Parts: sequence; C-alpha cells; structure tokens
Amino acid sequence: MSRGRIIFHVDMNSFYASVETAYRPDLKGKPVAIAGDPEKRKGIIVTCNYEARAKGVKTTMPLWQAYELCPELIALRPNFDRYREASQNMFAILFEVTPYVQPISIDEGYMDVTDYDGVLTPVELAHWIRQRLLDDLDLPCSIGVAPNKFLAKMASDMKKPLGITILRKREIQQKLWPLPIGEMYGVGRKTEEKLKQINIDTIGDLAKKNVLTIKNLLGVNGERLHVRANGNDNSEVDPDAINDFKSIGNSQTFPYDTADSNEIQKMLNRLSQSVTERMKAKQVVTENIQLMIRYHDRKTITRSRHLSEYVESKEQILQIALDLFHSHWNEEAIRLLGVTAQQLSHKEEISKQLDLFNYEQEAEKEPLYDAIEEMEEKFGKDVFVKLHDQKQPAVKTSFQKDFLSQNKPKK
DNA sequence: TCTGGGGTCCTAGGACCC
DNA sequence: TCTGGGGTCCTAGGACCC
Repeated sequence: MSRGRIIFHVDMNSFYASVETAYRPDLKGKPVAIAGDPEKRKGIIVTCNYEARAKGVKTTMPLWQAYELCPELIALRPNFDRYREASQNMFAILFEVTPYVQPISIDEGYMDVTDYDGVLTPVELAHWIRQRLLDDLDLPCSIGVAPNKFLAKMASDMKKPLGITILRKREIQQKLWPLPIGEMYGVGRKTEEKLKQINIDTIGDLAKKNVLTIKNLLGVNGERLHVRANGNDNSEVDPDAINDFKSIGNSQTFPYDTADSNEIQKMLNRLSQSVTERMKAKQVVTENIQLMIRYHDRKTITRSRHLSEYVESKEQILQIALDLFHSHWNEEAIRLLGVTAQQLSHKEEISKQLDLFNYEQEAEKEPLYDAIEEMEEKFGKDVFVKLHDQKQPAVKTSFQKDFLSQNKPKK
C-alpha cells in the first residue's frame, strides 16, 4: 500500500475583483463587481467581492438587477491582461514550493506536496503560501488540504475567504457528507434535479446509495460521482495537463440580434482572425472547424466540418466558417456567433510526421521501377518491351545494375 | 427589459462495414 | 420474401466548470 498523498487546492477568492482592489486600494471595503458593458448586452456580473455578495449580488446576474440589490455597487469593466499577469505571479509563487503544480484555470490550481521536504509541516506550508500571496500580491486565497484532488477541491470551498481547511479521509462522514448534493463538484443543476428525484439530497446520501442505481441514472459520470462521494479520487496532479488543450474558439454576442449579412460577415471575419492569432501563438494547426449560431430565442446549433488537410490561415478558416454558415443558417435573427478550431496538432509534430511519411513513400518505391522509368525516358517507351521480347536477360541485368547503383534506396 | 465567453467530457444516433 | 448483431467513426447536443 502506497503512502497517502498530500494535495493542496489553491483557490483565489473573487479573483478579478481582488486584482482590481489590489490595483486600487481605495476600493477596499466597498462593494465591487466586474461586469461587461450593459450597452453591448454584456452587462452581467462576472465576479464580485464579498461586500457585494453580502448584498445578494451574484455571478451571471444582470447588472441592472445587481444595482437594485446594491445601489452603491462599483462596477468595473474587466481587464484581462491585468488578471493574466496576476495569475502568472500567483503560480510563480506556487512553483517556488514544488514543480507539481497543475493550473486548472486563471485563478485556481492543485499542488502535490507529498514530497515537499522543507522545514514546514503541510499545514504550516499552506499558511505560508496564503501569506505570501497576500504579502506579495495583495491577493486572498483559500486552500484545501486533503489526500486527493476531489477532497482538496471540496475543502477549499468550505471556508472562504482566506480559509485553510484540512479534510482527512476519516473526516468525510462528518465534514463532507452533510453537504447538499448540489454543492458537490461535478453536480450541476440537471444532475441535482435527477438525484433529488431518487431522494438523494446530500453527498452522504449519494455515497451510501447502490452504485448501480446511480450508474443507471447518470452513466459513467454517476459512477465517478459515487466514488468521489466516498472520498476516493486517484487522479494525479499533472503539471503538463495545461499544455494538451483540445480546441481554440472565440464567440461573441451581437449588440443587437441581427440578420444583416454584412454584419454577420464582419463578425465571422473577426472571430476567424482571433482564432488564427491564438493558433499561431500556440504553434498549432487544425483539422476541424466548428461554427456556432445562437438565435434570438437562444436556441443554439453547432455545425462542424472535418478537413482533408491541416489548416492555419485566416482565409481558410473564414471560408469554412462562411460555408458552414450559408448551408445551415435558417435566416432568423442571430444573437451570437462562434468559431472554434478543433482537432489541433502542434506544427512541429506535423512536420515530423510529414517527413516520416515522405520517407516511407520513398522507401516504398521499387528501385527497379525507377530505373525502368528512367530508361524509358532516355531510350523511348519501347525499350523495356524490346528487352523483354528479345529475352536478353544479360543486357537487362546490366542495365538494371547500372541504374540500381545510381538509384540506391535511401535507407 | 435576464442570462458572457472560455473550455472539457460524455452520449445518442446515423452511416458504414463485416 | 426480409433483414441479425457487433463494431467504428463522425456529428450534434448537452452537462458541467470557471
């Protein structure tokens, strides 16, 4: 039996809002929200600090509704460059402790500190990390400490902001099982509804239920949820996971629903452009383009095309997006368009594969066949027939030998 | 005068083959 | 006359997360 692991889940508290108040300390103590531009129909709350939450403001709430609950709310437009920079600084601190850091999103990540051999105990280490993030970056976080990723994730959620929560395997009955099922990571609205219908209201109810019942209801995901509810999760902290991304997409909501082909064309052009730029930055090419159309009534369709070659230019991607659009648009007004590149490959690996492919093609060629072709070019189409008809193997063989010596296979 | 934008993973159904 | 069953690949949609 292997030694138990020690996993941290580091979760920044209301990250965007915290970055803004770190940047503008005069906002501290006031209700702050990050929200899009209401003029452009993007006026929803992306994040808000705890002062705003105390007034009932929540993520994805329309801004006007947030103002009703909290008239003194300070709403700021997002500044993603600023958040990305803060994120890099934050992960740099985590990587000081161990290379076993797995970033999950801009503001959270797992750490495997099992092999950390410094002077601090794991709990002291968690406190040290929290203090470093606060001292160096002025950013608050919560940390869950547990024997696996799932429990660490659930633990970091238990005390916010600035909480450090230890969740041992033997404590799950007391600390994890009483939680409502909807609070379990991996259980969203739909799954919550389904589980409640069979009288599963808490994580403990799920843990104790027969696994086959759950699997029947939810498929493989149900099985996984059941395992986790019992406190088990073997998945590893994988620092490289962030590098094997599967798709790059951009989507945007129109300021107003539109069926204007000029506006649609401009939007698809813009989306193709930004997808191309991001692909270029990551040095990848694509074999599959997906178009997303969300109509005025929020009904959304996706249509994709698998390509017979690797594609990387904006012109190609735009052309495919336009094709897909024209063959599937029902002419109703559109709310949002999206373009996504799927089935990505690193350019470097493609050229390696191509080299190998060419090499194999070369190797497959019969030297004799090449030689005959060359003979025919030099002496006319009938040279081979003549040789063959005249049954002069000696001559033929000498020709072959000559040409063979000049056309050695590459291998 | 509601509901953004970035993703991942899973599933159902059809096409096709044997 | 009528039509099994397994397997794979592809596409579209949905659930979930931050």
